[in-house]
Amino acid sequence: MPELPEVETVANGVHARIHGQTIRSVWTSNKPQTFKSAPDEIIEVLTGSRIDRVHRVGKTIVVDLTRNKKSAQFLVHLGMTGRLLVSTPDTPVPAHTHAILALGSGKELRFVDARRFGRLSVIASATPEEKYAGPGAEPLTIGLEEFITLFHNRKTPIKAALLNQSLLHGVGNIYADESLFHAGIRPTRHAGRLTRAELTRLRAALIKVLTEAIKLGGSSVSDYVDADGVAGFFQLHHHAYSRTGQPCRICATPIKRIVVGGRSTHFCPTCQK
DNA sequence: CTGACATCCTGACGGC
DNA sequence: TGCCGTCAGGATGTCA
Repeated sequence: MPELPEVETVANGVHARIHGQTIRSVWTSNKPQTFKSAPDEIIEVLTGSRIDRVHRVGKTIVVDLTRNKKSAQFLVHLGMTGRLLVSTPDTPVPAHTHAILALGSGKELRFVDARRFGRLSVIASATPEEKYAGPGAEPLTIGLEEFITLFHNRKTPIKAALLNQSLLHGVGNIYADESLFHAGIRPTRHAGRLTRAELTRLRAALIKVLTEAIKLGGSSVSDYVDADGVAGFFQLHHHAYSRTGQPCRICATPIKRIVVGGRSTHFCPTCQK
């Protein structure tokens, strides 16, 4: 399941392969829920545009475009199972392909998404004010004071607050569990009751975990792969996520699984207070 | 406004 | 072997 490190890995990989190219033509599937903008508008905005840069904002892949000398953006959210692949036209089109962009180089950019939680949209006129900024703050660059303020007076469990994209965007279930483990904080603690020292540890742990995961190409849980279809390796470094019943890597206490905010949540009952 | 919870969707997996 | 039920989860919508 793609979160910030996986989305960043995909965006960087796709950027390296297709930036500078022009989109010759676009095909879309007939599954309406995949398209947050109307398919006709997506086709209109993309066709003939030049791809300047592919990057990440939160969990969204942002493709910066130049169209008739004006800026536009193509937004790709991978959901759970979405993939953005650079392929040659003779590569068989996988099942559940929802968009194909034919590029000037002869290659294709394909969006494939079995479970259809992913979303595609465009910003037709991306003036500096209208450029996609995401719903929340960037976990990798947020300052300590702003981070602490985010959780002030929140009654929700800290795990649920970390998953709330309008506070911090980019953190999902894996990195919420991992950062809480490294900060030694129970996922069920009320966000607003965490001490300044705990929030300081949490921010540091979050940045450390995300940075390390980006270095290793993300976590391959379920079926995540990068732009080349290659898996990441960070799952080998997980301390809590998906380790139910296995011994804590620090104290050997079995990792416990509970449900918080409707999401499976993993923690060490000894290390996390 | 805030928080809790159901919903979407399909593939993987376990049990019988 | 094969069928069926259950589970996973990000964002969104609904409801209290």
